[in-house]
Amino acid sequence: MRVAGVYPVGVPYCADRRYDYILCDSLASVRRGSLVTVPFGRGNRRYPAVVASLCEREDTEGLKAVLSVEEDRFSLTEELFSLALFLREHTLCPFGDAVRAILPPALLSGGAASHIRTLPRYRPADAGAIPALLASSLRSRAYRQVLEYLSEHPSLGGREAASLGVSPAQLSAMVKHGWLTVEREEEFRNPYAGYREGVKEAIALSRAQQEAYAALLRLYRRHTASAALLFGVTGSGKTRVMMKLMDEVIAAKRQVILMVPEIALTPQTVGIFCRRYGERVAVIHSSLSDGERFDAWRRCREGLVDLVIGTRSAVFAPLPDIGLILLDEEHEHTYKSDADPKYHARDVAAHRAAYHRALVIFASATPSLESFYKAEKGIYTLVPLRERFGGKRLPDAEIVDMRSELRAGNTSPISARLAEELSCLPEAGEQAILFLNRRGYHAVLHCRNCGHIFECPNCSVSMTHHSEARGEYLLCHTCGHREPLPGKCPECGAASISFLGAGTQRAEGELSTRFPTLRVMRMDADTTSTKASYESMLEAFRAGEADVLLGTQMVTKGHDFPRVTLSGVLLADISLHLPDFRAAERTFSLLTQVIGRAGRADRAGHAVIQTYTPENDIIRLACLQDYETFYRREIALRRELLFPPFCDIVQISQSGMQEEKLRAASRELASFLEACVRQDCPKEPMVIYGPFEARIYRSEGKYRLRMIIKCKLNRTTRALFSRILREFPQKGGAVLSVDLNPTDL
DNA sequence: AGCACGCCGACT
DNA sequence: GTCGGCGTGCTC
Repeated sequence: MRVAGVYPVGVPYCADRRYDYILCDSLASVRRGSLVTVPFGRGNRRYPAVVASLCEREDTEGLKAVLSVEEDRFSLTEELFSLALFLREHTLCPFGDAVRAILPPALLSGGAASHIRTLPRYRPADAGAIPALLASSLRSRAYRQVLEYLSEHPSLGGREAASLGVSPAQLSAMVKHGWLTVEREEEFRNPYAGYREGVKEAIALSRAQQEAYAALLRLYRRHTASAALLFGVTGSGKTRVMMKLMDEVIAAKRQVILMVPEIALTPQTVGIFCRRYGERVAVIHSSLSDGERFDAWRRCREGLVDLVIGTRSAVFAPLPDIGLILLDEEHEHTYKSDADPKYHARDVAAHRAAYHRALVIFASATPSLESFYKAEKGIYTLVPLRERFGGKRLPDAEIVDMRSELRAGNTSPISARLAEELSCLPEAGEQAILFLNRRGYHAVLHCRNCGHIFECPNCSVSMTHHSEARGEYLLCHTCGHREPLPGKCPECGAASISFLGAGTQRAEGELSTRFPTLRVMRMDADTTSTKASYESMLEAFRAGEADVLLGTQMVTKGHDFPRVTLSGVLLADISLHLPDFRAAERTFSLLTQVIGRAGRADRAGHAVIQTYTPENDIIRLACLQDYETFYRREIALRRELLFPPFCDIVQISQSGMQEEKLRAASRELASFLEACVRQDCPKEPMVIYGPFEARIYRSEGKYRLRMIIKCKLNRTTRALFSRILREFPQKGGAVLSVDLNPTDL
């Protein structure tokens, strides 16, 4: 008897192992990676499953049988099968969840056949008979047209018929007459098919760009797995360099994956690539329908695609021979999945590139510390691109001290300096972008007199204000350190402690009262509920329908607005003091981007950065656009306080409806973890914090507690956390989850 | 995750 | 006496 060992899709981690099933002779073409359906569990519910092994066996007592197999063209390739194993190992998810990330959802719901769209195609039943039919006195104009078309073409599709003005009913009538035969052919749904492939213009590079290109091309031509960090300042023309390299790879009949943080933010970029590479582009992102996503996947799998452009899930595109993977804006946190499996596209890209002996390029003006560190160590090849293209100057950035604004009696979020700049915009016919980090309502405490921020003594992370029945206190969300709410500032002694932050709505109100003639457009999560509203707002702003674009992170990304000469940050401190060890890195990158937004065309740009801590180095260095100095300071701090890249961070969180039960379960978890560490890896360096309240302790009626572990992830430590997940009893309504290297704490 | 088995409270 | 609550444990 043939027996298949399979992983069912949809089982929890504790039940995630291979299950053996009998494989009937009628199910012939089964191999490792095949997608099958099996009865599973007491109720024999039908589960999709992936075949992991095949063998011959006599004793099949008690085994159930595989119900059905998908066609081989829908199976996981060898590479994608091993990628699923990699994901399971590195994110501690069930194999089935890894498969869910890799395959399009359509393949796992209801079978491939039910998601394939077909169109009819008509052929003459007897091509030789067409002249005779036409000669006979056919009354219908439609019939004549179809026959005339078919005397010049071998077949007629549904689309062509429609453009001839022939209805499906008329065509089926012709089939009934025995003049035509019909068969159905598969069709690909592609919302990006409308782009016409233009003339491929040669890409002219500046000298600096040419040097970067040559360095990358050398790496590519080695034909070994290699990784490069393309470190290019804002406006240095990274895209042109990448495009020229893509041309090279595609000409060699290999494929390219280009990842961007968010497709909605880059419609122009998508347009540029679709026009350049035409039919052989697939665009993959989360707002595709299941059908469109499935069809993009099939086109990749069938070798009809040279370039995949998309968000993080595009990293799984089933291309046969990848030559190049690009992660644009590699520092962006959207590359880390927030749903299970919590993979990082950066890791998956590196793994796939290694398999294909391809080049992976991480590109950014403000690389993640992890990546720049790897570049420093020589693990990535550093390819700098320091010149702005066309010799454009970076905007001047000016820091405004909001403390002196307060002392001068200005309590509004707009400083006198910024007000002055804003007031001369309209007559010059220029525009401004104002950025305000919406996460400002996080309750960070500061001293309004001297700007002192209350930080944790252990973590150099700002502490968060908590208020509950037992009273008010400050809590560190990284190590759990707790202290009472201060009455006065420990630095200057003033009793002027207050919360930091104001939202976009308040700023909008302020602007319209102070500048009644200024047209302000507010763009944040509340005003851009749909993708269309987002794009139409940007379009309207570009067309000059507003003078000021005020908003959250989304105003800082990507776009070229030729008339924007002023960019402003209303409060740089907010993101700086988020209770997260990456706060400085985020702020630096955010400020750099905002400053880079102004004056990209032929006009000089100007940036105004408002802050309560003007002496802060992060803000100062961002204004100077000096990443490398920022990096050296920050990396020293990380080394000293032991944060990534000098260790890995593991977050174990528990959530549940009943607070007391959850707290009891968390105590049990802590001692279980301790016991496992003693037993399995007593010699691994490891620091365990918590359990303590998560940043959002209570949401949707659920409480959340967590532990943070600093250690080095390797086979041993991953096995430890895998054991915790499998063996810790999840009773009493406490649900456990483990996140390896979370992007925010 | 689903599903069944099992062991205690309010009903005919 | 039994219907049904959801705690516990298994899934080839």
